[in-house]
Amino acid sequence: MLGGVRGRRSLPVIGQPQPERADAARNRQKIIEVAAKMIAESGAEGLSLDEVARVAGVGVGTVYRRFGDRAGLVLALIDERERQFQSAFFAGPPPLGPGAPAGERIVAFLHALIDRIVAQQELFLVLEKGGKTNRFTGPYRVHHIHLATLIAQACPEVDARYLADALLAPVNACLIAFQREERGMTVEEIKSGLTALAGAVTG
Amino acid sequence: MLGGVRGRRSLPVIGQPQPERADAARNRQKIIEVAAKMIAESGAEGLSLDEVARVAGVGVGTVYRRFGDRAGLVLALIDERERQFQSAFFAGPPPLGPGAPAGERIVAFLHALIDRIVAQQELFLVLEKGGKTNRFTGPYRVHHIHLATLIAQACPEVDARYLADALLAPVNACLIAFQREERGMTVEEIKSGLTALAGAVTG
DNA sequence: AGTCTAATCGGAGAGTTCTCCGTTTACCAG
DNA sequence: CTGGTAAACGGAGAACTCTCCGATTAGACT
Repeated sequence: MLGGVRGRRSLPVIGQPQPERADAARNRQKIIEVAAKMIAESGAEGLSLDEVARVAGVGVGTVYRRFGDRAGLVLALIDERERQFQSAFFAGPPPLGPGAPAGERIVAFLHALIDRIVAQQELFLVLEKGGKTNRFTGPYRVHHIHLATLIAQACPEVDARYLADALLAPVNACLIAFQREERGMTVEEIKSGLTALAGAVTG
Repeated sequence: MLGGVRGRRSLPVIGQPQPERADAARNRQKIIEVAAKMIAESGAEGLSLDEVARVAGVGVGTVYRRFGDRAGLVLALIDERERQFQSAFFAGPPPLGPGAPAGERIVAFLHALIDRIVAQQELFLVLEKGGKTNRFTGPYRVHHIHLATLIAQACPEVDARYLADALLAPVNACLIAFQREERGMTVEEIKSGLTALAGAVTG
């Protein structure tokens, strides 16, 4: 089929994917709404994609084509709040946004991330156990780049890329849930432990 | 049923559970062998407990009663090597075992842990995605206590318990797989990054 | 050996996840 | 409006995980 016309008849613009078809967009929206409502009512743990599909009035296939799997759907839900969060640390007021010294921004960022995870713990738990959709997709990459940049500013001689991974690693829903539920730690204790670690790193 | 005789007729010794019944022990052994062989042949990813049961010649119920779920079975496989590992850092030669300064033991321990995870990556990946059996059970607790003890020795004024979690967090199969496969990092790079972090912590 | 009891067994079955592919639909060009 | 095409739909079905509970059996005691 070399040279054959592929896709729409109008010239395909490289790197700019076609807009979603109207029915597809409608269905995606509906699925997200239904999933959000079902989770709000009965938790993310036992969320059945089968049921989401039924309630949303689409076939199961549609849900899977759109989101890949449970984790993918959950990631889409998380993404909604993620955008606000990203604009807060890219362009919001200090110490989270630009304007404060890098060291303070690092701490503010990590604290905000912890709050975010605590607030949507169930969602993040599902994401982390995800099947094909792994947790290092999407938001993680952005967090990593942001944090690595700040670390490099605060402390140029270290391996900022690795340290960013290492500081993000303890900020995961699974560990935080364990620390709070089994170890009886409070969110404040977790934050202050992480602050100490960040302080040691940036020197 | 208060005061009624429960279990075997001989006095039950508190805290010392009855030995496993012979058939139960035989089945457990057989299941573990079969699972190990199947994983060696075709990877841990697509391991089906249904098939394990069939090949081992037991019912599915038996597998689940014994190991709880996929992650539980995998944990049992991991446990076999775990014992050697534990005796190495509890009683083996330095720097992993006792005799070296705490700071060096910490680094040796973390490196050994990384090697261990790299060697059994697939198994650990399954464990971390586990259903009910979570990864902070069993071995994790031992590692945590050991590391926290060393940290407290090296550096008494810090929150050793939290820092132990934080140093163990980047040593997980999921992250390491990502770093190696997607980021192209080598095991050596990961180790040296972690060494730097441990150094910063223990001052 | 015979009895008894609790632990163990095992497989049917309910509930999910995810795939495959024939059918339908949106939307562009003419 | 009509026709054509790629994308989207949807549900049957394959495969898996895990539960439940009546049947079976190991092992202690007599």
